[in-house]
Amino acid sequence: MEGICPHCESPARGDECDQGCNRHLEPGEILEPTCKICENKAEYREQEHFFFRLSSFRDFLLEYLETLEGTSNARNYAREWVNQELRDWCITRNLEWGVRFPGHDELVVYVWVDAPIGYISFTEEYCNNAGLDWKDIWQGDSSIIHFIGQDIAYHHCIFWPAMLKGAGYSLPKAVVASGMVKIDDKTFSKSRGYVVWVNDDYLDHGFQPDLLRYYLASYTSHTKDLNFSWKVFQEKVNNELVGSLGNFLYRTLHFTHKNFGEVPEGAVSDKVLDEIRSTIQKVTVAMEEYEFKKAIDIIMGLSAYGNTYFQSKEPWHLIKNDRVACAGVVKDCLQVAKALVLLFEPVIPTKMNEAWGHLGQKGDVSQMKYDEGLVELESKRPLPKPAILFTKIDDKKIDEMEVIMNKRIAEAMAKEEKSAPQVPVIPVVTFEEFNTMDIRVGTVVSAEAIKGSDKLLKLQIDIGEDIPRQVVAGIALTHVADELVGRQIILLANMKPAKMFGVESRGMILAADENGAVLLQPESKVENGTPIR
RNA sequence: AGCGGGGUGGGGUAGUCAGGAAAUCCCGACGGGCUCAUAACCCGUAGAUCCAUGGUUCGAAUCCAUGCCCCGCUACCA
Repeated sequence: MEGICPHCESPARGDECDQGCNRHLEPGEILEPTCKICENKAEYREQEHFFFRLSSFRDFLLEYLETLEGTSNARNYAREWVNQELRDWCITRNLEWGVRFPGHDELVVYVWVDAPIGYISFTEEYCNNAGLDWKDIWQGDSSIIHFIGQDIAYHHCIFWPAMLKGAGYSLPKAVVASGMVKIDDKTFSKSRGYVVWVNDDYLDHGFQPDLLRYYLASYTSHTKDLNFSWKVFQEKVNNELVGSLGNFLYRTLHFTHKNFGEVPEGAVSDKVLDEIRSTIQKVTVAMEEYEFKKAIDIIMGLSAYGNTYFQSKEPWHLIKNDRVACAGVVKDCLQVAKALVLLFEPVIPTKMNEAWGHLGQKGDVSQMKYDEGLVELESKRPLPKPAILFTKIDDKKIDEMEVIMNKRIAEAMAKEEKSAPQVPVIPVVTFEEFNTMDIRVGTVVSAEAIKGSDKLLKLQIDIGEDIPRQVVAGIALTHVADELVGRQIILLANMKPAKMFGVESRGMILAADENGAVLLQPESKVENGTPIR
């Protein structure tokens, strides 16, 4: 639907004045609404709909939001919504597709009614397979935590808790709302090609899932936008996962396997255990605050600690003349490695499960608690030959991925141009840009036809300079040379000089272009050279 | 326009709620070291008007006010 903005009279569409004042328009506010497709006028029709009595949940919501955990952006936003006005919520739509509204085949349920109920459905599905009871989660004492984009905060902080409350279900404990995902700093958009498909663009190209998990979890705090670019992806993987974490795990395990073949004897030093303990504490706090980026930074700090420890203790020297001291260093490093594997398991589970095996450990890491990182590795436990966990992504691979993306963007652009109505886009100019044009009033001193040309006249124009300007103008079809002499005109004086029919022209006369030229002139006579603004 | 979130070295990013000496970390640049490890790792150097202006304070990236810019939402797009 298109129409006119009631605030600034610019063309507006739908519910937003997108070309003018940018204001949001309520239904009915837009003037002269017409259908964009058939161009008929929009009209009001009467229909039966169903509403959820949201207004009666006001007190409940205000109280509930005070206790809701998660990010403050979601909570603050929802609180203001409820504070301002809580209207009853229309929960039916006249659409072909959707979940039919009971007893009314012509209506479907609004998607934000049935979509979150899907959370319950898939919990039930999961529980059925896992031998659990979904009611323990949705009707019992549980911790329900929603991870959402900030664009749907009000659905999850207002509508959904009200529905659950009304139905007597358990309420979400926390809502963690993150910024938007961007691709190459552009708004994520399937139609514009700014999209990375997990199957087609990632898994099918041989990228391992843990790498993307790491990128998403470690990029930034929840409240900021998360940008994805292949270049940054490569940098993060190569520097952080390969260079720091992977390298520490591998150099430690490889060195141990080569020189000892098993977990060496001796106790882990207190200093190292303290470092691990303090890391676990800090990570636990960060995780409880849902601050994944912070948690990962702390874990990576332990990895850096491990690398520095290995470097400064120089076990490759010790092995030659002090095997016992070397064993101590190795044991310390192995313990750090164990802690790293446990701490990183939630973020990069596949790789950490592999590493768990490299440490000679049995069982499922995901079932272990963080504190297992303080349990010293059992001496004499044989260690298998370790394998490299993460490999570098080379430039060529990244170039390939960028080509794929750029191609998709170009195709989307071409498609857009084809389908979009051909409205010429007139760029906006700044005052400074306008000021670059030297437009002045001048008087025609002389005018004559140019030999061999039907359209051109050669004019001499006085714009207050010592010598009149020579200008060639394409106005011969509408103007007789002699009648122009003495008339005032408007001249763009700093037009780039050009030659037409061998005659130099140093300016352009301004005219309205209506089936020929209609010359502009001042309202009243002014001095030659007067600038136009 | 209203409401919410954000603006920190060349790029990215932490710190802001609970003000405190020289502002974190990663990349990039420069110099050095090491050789167990995937040209990796370690040490060091340079680089920041912490969006702007004003205020509070012994002290402000941090608190307050105003302004500018970016993002999200505004109940019938999901």
